[in-house]
Amino acid sequence: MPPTLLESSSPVDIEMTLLSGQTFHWHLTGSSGPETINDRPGFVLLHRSSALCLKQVTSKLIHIESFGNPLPKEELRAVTGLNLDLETIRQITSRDNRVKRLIHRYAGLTILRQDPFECLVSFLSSGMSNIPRIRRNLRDLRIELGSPISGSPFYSLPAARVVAEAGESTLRKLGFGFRAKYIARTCAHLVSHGINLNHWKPLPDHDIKSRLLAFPGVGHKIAECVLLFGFGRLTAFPVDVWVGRALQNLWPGHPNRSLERWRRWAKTRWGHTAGYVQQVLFMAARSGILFRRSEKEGPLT
DNA sequence: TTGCAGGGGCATC
DNA sequence: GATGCCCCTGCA
Repeated sequence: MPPTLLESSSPVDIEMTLLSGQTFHWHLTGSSGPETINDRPGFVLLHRSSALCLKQVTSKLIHIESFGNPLPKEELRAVTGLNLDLETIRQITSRDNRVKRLIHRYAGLTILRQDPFECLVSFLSSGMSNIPRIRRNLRDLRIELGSPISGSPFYSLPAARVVAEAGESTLRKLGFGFRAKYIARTCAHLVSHGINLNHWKPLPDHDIKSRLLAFPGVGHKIAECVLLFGFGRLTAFPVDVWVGRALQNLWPGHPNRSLERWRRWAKTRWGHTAGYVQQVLFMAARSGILFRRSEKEGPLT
């Protein structure tokens, strides 16, 4: 498929977005890879049976070369997060004074649209783990059970049936640890019930969420992640320990004591832009800019 | 070697 | 809802 240029209506930052922890299916293109443009590194984003080589040309222009299964332009725009009206989202979220400077700081961040099943498997792998390890686990899973993506050295993620047949022991050998059981059982559940998550797309948020919560290993945090990154519901607001720390830091002394309370509070406060705020808070917390040394590392005794 | 924390889930009350 | 327990790995 010939390379194509995609234009965003507002500035985006592909590198910031890919590294923001919403997807684990990316690779930095090495020295043997495509040339970089404007000294910006190139990235490969894996999506279903496609490998997308992304290069930032200008703040609003992305160069894409696809390998494997060609995607229609509109799907490419969604997968790369270029279809969101970021201008409006930033305008609305900036009305909140406490997050305004963070929205500004991470201008360029967008939300990618992932395949719901791939998203579910990804976040089932993420519990009590870290980004390098999650990426390694998923890469190993693709190589072990997935299919080669033609014209590229990459592999697609295996289908639920393949994962279910391989079973928990295979996933354990691949290093998924205690998450192996959850992934294997959830895939087996999908197969035995003949569930195709893509068919859920027309359903309302709460309906999708309650169905996700029925899967073994899926709690509120993972369900909200899949709603946000797999179904594109910006009403979703996954709260992990980092987002929890960010909220506690921005609203010191607030009576919300559990992550569960913060989640409900945030969904009410930010409504249809909650998911975007969440991603900004996550980045801010991870970067450390919200915390003084003493808060992040404990008292210096 | 041991202890513990790391982007959670689940059962129980 | 809040509290323990469970799962596994990497690292100090």
